[in-house]
Amino acid sequence: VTSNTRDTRWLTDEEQAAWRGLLRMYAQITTELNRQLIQSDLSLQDYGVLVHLSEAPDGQRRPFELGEALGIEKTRLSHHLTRLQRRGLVVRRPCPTDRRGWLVRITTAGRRLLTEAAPGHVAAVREGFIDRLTPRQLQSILEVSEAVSSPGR
Amino acid sequence: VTSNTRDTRWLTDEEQAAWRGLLRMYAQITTELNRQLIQSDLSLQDYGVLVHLSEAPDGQRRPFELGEALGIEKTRLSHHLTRLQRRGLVVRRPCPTDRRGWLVRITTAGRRLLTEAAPGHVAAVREGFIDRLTPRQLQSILEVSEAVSSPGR
DNA sequence: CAAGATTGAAGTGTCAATCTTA
DNA sequence: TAAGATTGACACTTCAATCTTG
Repeated sequence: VTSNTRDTRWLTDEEQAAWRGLLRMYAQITTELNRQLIQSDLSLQDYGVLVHLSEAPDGQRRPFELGEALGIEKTRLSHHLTRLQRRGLVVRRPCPTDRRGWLVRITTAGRRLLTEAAPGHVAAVREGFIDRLTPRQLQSILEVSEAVSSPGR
Repeated sequence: VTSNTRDTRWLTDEEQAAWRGLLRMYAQITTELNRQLIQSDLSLQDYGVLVHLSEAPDGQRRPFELGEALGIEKTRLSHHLTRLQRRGLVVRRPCPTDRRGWLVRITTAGRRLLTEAAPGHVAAVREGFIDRLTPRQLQSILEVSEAVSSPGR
């Protein structure tokens, strides 16, 4: 289907170290952040959804917009929204301009919970990630994320 | 517990863009890689465990070593090893030098599957990640992962 | 008591199938 | 037909509790 073993361009030591480092870092930091957020009864995914909604006009967005912003797929988001709605943190209503779709809105309770959680979460992101990096490294992360997750996807 | 809203050091636009970019990138690329690997009946986590075992002396490692290398916690790894063992890709045996623990070894079947999957997986990692980055950006990723996931954890 | 590791229950994510409208 | 979105079954992850040895 693709290439066979002989003509595979294997990763160099540097490439391998960077790639494995990324996987390891992500696993560790998300574990930490989830543990911290659970104090506010939120997961990192919950937080992401609520933040994006809270920044939208009227606190509303289409699911597919949310999915693109978060980099997750529609099925996962749909289940997630169902859970958030069951908890009263978001509501769904039919989209007036596209009858295939919906609008998701953050509720007052959702905003309240987000506001309560934000200081602790931001502090944890700073301590575990941001404040460990130089401005140059931060800039690199942004560049990398754009190079990797923007174009043909 | 931590800080209140007033004295929180919120993220700057650059910091926020970098952090959100990382989360989004990770979600997208792992989705892709999992889809590719499933052709070989492996997940990205399966692949990680098998690779680390395959590189170890005698193809063996202690679970806690694996967990540290992958950045995941013992509970998750334990369940994971149980599934891999059920599929015949690894085996567990009591550790002779520490009677609290185990040694996990990759089986012949595990090595065979890994060998089959590797070319396609490496090609996907190249196409989706490595080959989109400059050497300088790769270097930054490694630095960042070390700054974030090494010290006090 | 801490470290290495496992287990079961409950929560979360993925795949395939399905539905409706553009 | 493709796009937006949902659902159910199954697979994976997390938490809390537990067990055994250092």
